[in-house]
Amino acid sequence: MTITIKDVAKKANVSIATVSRIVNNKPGYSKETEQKVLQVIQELGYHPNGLARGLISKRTHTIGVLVPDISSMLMSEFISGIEHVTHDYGSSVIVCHTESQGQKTRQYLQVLKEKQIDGIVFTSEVLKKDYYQIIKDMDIPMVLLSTESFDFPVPYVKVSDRRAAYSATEYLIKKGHRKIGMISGRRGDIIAGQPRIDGFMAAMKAHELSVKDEWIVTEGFNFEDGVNGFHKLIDQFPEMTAVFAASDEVALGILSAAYKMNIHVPDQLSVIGYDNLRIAEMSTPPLTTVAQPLVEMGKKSAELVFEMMESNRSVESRIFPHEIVERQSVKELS
Amino acid sequence: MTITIKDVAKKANVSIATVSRIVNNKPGYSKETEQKVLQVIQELGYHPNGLARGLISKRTHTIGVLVPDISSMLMSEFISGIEHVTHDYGSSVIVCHTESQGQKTRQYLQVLKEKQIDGIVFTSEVLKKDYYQIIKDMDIPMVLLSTESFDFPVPYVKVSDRRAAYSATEYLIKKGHRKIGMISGRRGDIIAGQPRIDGFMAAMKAHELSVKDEWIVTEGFNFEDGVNGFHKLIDQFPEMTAVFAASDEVALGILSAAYKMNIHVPDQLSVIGYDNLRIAEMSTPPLTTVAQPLVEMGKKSAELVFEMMESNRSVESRIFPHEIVERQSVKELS
DNA sequence: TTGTATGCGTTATCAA
DNA sequence: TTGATAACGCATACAA
Repeated sequence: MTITIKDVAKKANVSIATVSRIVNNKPGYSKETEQKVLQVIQELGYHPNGLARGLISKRTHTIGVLVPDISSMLMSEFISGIEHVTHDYGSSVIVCHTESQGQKTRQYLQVLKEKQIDGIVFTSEVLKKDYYQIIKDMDIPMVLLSTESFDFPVPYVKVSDRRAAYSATEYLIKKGHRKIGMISGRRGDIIAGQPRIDGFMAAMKAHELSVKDEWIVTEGFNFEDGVNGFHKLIDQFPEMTAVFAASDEVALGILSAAYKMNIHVPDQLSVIGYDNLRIAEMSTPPLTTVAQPLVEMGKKSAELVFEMMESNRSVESRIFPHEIVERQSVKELS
Repeated sequence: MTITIKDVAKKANVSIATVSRIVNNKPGYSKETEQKVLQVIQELGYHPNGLARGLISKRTHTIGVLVPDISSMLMSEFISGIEHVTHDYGSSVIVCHTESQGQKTRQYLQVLKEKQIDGIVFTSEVLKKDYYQIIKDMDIPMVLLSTESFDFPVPYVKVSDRRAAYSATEYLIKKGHRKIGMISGRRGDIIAGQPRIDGFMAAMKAHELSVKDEWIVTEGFNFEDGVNGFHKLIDQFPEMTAVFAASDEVALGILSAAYKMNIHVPDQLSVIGYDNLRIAEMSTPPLTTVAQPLVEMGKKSAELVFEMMESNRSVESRIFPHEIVERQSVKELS
């Protein structure tokens, strides 16, 4: 027997309207009745039913987060930021792991729609037309995190992958490296693949270094990709002195493979990562990497959602600054 | 303008009752009307409102998961399993990070109650009396994951921490080690602290090895605890040849600290971890560890919740088997 | 300051 | 096979 507003009203000898006002701090009651009602609420342990509330108010105090099932470590930092501010706003988040599958994404989108969520943050993946359409039809604020759309007017929060990659590469160059390899995401990936390759190429070119095709190997972003990629790379580009890994996981894969091949990092090979995940400081040697302010970005994405909700207007995108975090996987060449 | 069941009914020239029946596959309509209604639903892009549904059906198809903010890597594996089966059951999960604070936990519990969730999995923390009371009052199924209650009759899913620790220690002993240190959680922690210490002690004793107080250092479960703990341990127990770390993160901390001190693992020091997180295979050297089937445990915990929901009865607790995963951080002593 | 009554979008109970 | 209509638990416009 769940206890409702009626029970409170009856026991306090007032109408449900009055109880409602008190619960919601709407004006229209005396100090005495407030006392009494609050008292009864306490006694009965009454808690309003969010469903009934949401049905009327059109607000469920819930936002949805869509994440592809890549790099749970990356995602958990984003989500941590999102949850933090969402909680501060008195809302909850429902996280949906799409496994990068269109079918599952659409399915989740429908679920979120039925749950009448108030807003959505869409993470790390290309916003396809039908995704966009579905969300647009839901008529709720949406923001992109660690991705952007060139086709639709949706605000986003990210770093500049191109410039971050440029910085990482330039860092290596300034440390005296000339023969630099890269293990990157696929060129077809216009979010985290091609832009980082572009940044790498641009930095090399800016310093009048030419890069051959064999210097770049395109795999995915996880650990295994790092070890596989390194095997390929070292094979076709044995004289390299440094590698730029497109993710920290990949960098760890390189570290691991190099260790097994008795290649000492950083003495014989320097490696720089990308992301600055928690594991970057846990590796041996600790990983030098270009940091994205992951938690901050997560926070901002949620803040923008709430800002849009409250203002009913769109909002500016944000490009966060990146920075090089120096640890011990890169050595200066003399 | 959100479109409702009424719109469908009107356009299809039937009553909302009929539409409802068709949407829910309840008997009571002809093939023709079904065709027509389905057609209209398609055209209008109608999706039922979950709030209204839940209000009447008492089912929101949402379950809550409470996790303390320790070891996001551990949690993300648990959650991954939970989400998987929850999705299979056509439900969603709301994850609440309690930061191990009673206040926040209670607060989240109220939120979940207002959202009328169908069930709850409570993770990795002691189920305090008031938590239990709140959840009990919600009258929904609950299961404990990676924790258990000695005070309340709540089904749980976990491994035997004591026996797993016993196995890890015994593994070290069988590899020829006699002087074995341990970095553990606090003794006050009756879930993951004391039991693992007990297992360690028991294994030593069973092999007629006595352990001195200085052989055990009690810290937390994360990376920093590992490095700090190792410094203490090596200081007060320099002749040790192996360490049992109460978590993989701690083990990585040890690896890291040892590397900096030029202590070679496993040649000069063997280390075994606990959990078998993804990072266990990413470290250098790859970490030998006692594995908990984390994802499976997460799955099972959710399955039990749904089983309880459907059967309206309680359910048996499950102790999952653990196993030693041999990698390269332990060396056999000759 | 307070209460009555209506509606939010469904499902379920009846009667037709 | 169908359709009215009463709930579900609450917020709110309007009356008092």
